[in-house]
Amino acid sequence: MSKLEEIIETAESMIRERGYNGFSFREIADAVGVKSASVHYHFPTKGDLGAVVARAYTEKFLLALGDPEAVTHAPKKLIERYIEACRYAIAKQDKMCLCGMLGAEIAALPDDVARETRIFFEKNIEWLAKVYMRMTNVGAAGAQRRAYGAVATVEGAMILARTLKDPDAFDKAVKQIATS
Amino acid sequence: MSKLEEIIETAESMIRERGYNGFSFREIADAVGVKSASVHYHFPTKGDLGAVVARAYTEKFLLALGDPEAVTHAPKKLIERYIEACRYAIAKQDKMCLCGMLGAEIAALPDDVARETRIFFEKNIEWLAKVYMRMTNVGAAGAQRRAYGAVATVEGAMILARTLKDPDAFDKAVKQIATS
DNA sequence: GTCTATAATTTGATAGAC
DNA sequence: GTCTATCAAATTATAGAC
Repeated sequence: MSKLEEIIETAESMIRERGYNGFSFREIADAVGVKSASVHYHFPTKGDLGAVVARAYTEKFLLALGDPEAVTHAPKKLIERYIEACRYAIAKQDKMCLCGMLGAEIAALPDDVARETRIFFEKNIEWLAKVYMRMTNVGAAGAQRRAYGAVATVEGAMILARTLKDPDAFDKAVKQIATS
Repeated sequence: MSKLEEIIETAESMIRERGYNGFSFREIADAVGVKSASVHYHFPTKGDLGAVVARAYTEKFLLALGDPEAVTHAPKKLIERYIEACRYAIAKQDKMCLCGMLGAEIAALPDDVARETRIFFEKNIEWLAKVYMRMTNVGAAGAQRRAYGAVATVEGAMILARTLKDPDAFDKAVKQIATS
């Protein structure tokens, strides 16, 4: 893996652990085994790094979700897949969703990082709404409300699980969206 | 209002806006009209300030919720009251729940601040579980799951609304817990 | 692409006068 | 209880050598 890739991966990990204002270029550099000036070579400003990390995370996340309208997968299975992606982040990594963390800090972020964070949630809601459209008879507005509810519950459930130091809290919190 | 009270109030506002790592003693001092050394007189360390702010917020929040078992209030009304408290924070103040913000940053917090944050959620869940016990026939475990779900959804809904710059996103996200 | 060196600013925190 | 003055450390960022 190139130093560039290592920097992006390390930055993602640190933001998910302690937030955008909770890491520094020096920490990234130390973890990767370079000097902070080398990190600045790849990313002139902290905002540049944050924006690239957020965009890469969004792409990776959506790719893992797959096509919300794939006829080969039952909608209920897709919702479970969505939840499972976040359960893994909490139970195995004990880390927040990158954009859940950035979303909480949204008012403290450079514009380009905030923009990428917003795109993540827009695409998540779009994906979930398409799935809910296939499994409910509540219409487009109802499917969208469910999508908003699912994203919110999952992000909040991650906060709960980490704060209470209890991965089971995540499962309890998402139980409703998993079974409805 | 005393300078001490102003410091606590300003700190709460700044944490809810930009997070624990998003404010400094100097900013607090400037906003209140004193010097940073005076803030340190009241709160030797940043953690001391954060812990007091979190504890005061929890007390204030629970006081506003009232008795979850008061026979004079229908359980459904109490859930609405819970949601309304957070809707106000988002729609009128455009700020996160203090402990939702701190919960996201939990791994970056001093121990005493993290402890107060945890207590907030424990008490929220306890309050909600008592209310759900009155309105459902799902038993204690079911009521607790609903409590976890409600807290998570509300906190996540605040992140969504701020990130999307759309207060209506909050209402869409909490629709399910408001009507179930 | 990575390094050394450094600038300019901010941060959390303390000492001591009033 | 608030002030001035100050500290040591950390932060984002840049210049220029290799």
